[in-house]
Amino acid sequence: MLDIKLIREQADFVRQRLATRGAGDESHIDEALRWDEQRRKLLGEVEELKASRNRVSKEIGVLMGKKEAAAAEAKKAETRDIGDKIATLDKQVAEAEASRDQILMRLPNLPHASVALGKSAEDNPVVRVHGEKPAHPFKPKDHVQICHHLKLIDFERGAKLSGSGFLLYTGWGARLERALIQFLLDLHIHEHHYTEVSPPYVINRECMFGVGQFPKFEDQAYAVREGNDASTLGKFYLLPTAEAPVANIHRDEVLAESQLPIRYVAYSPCFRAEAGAAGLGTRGMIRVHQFDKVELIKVVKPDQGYEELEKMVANAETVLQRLGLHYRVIQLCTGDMGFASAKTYDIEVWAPGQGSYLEVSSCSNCEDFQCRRMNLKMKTEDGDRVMPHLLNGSGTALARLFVALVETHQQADGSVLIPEPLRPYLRTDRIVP
RNA sequence: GGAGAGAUGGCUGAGUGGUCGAAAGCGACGGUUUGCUAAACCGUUAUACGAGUUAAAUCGUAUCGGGGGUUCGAAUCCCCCUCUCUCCGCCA
Repeated sequence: MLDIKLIREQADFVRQRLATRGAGDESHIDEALRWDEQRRKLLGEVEELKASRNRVSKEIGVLMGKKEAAAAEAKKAETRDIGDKIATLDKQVAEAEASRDQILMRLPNLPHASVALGKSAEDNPVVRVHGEKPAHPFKPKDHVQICHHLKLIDFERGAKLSGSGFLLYTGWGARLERALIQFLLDLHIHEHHYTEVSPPYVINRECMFGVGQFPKFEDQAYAVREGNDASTLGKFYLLPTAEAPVANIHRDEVLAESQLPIRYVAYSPCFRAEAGAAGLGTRGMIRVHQFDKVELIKVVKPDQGYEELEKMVANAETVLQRLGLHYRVIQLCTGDMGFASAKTYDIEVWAPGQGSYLEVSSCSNCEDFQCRRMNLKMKTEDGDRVMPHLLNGSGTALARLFVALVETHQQADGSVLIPEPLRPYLRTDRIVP
């Protein structure tokens, strides 16, 4: 959520920054300001009334103490109808505030000044490229073929157990997935100094609001119901990313400056309804309803947000480097960034069988946008309360990493060579039919 | 699922209708004392919103788990919800 004070004081600046996203959000600023002004006007009125009521009530208390009942009754009559006026105004204040906040909740974050201007993914600048596309001395198969051949994933039975877009990992496939999770966690824990957390996978609405998933993207979530109790629908959701619970760990808290930076790493499956993407449009495991991910979250002092973002991207890149994969880092332009983000880097790994790059990580600094939504603050050494920066990044998503891995390291004989760092976890250097 | 207990400031804990935003203790911070440390003593010690100011000061309102109600007035009375704890049942 944007700071209403910033909007009040620098409306033009906010409008201009929002406009760079190209979604027309800046058009809602005036309405938000109108409700805000309305709220403050009514608030002034009602507070004045409350002050007078408090004054008289105190006088009544004094009179009662002096046993002057008649005088007290007279005072009571005097204030009796103030209560009704207060109730009416209170309601109007609440309505104005709700109207204002409803708009604010749907406004995306302001892009950071360093973000490239652009309309769509085509305008995203490539920041750097690591390695080169592997030159297979044969026509590389795509991961669906490889998975069939090596019996890594049973797509048909996965769909039978759940539905289209759900996977059944089998044999070496299941083991490879688990090995990757373990490898990623160990890397970030031991080499990058993140603290591991394992969050609930069923989370409440507040988490979804806090990170900005709700109210705008409510249709993308899997809602959970308790048994047959329809009234529980809307309380709990399957997490779309571990960012939702983990970023909310310190919701409604005031952190001491000395506690920062906080770095969390969490493995979790991620559930995405992908409503509107009928049939998901993609073959295999590139776009699915459930996938595994290792997520990185940081809470840092505001002046360290961008420095920490660069480090986070580097942490995610290390994953791909260790696994011997070719990738590129792109920066999302203003028109392509996510709702809560002020600056985002995507990491795209090369998948030879697809002949394209796949997004396996998205690292963002959301600045104080989410902190304001979830009321997360920090107390500086001087005793001031300020909003920290909240960062999230994939470190990395698993399904697509799996794709890139088997497609990159496939051999002419149909086997898949396992990169060195994974071998201890997998207890083999090669997956053969 | 059944029965019961509880939720007050950074912490412990008093407060059952009226100067209570809230005693006391602890902690923290500032000061006095001291060669230093400790102790002792004095003082300060919540947040949000709004008004105000260049910035402060200052003023107002709200906040005692959350929401609603009764009342001139609610931490205190009533209702609903959430969470925590104890016991029983069930269960990975």
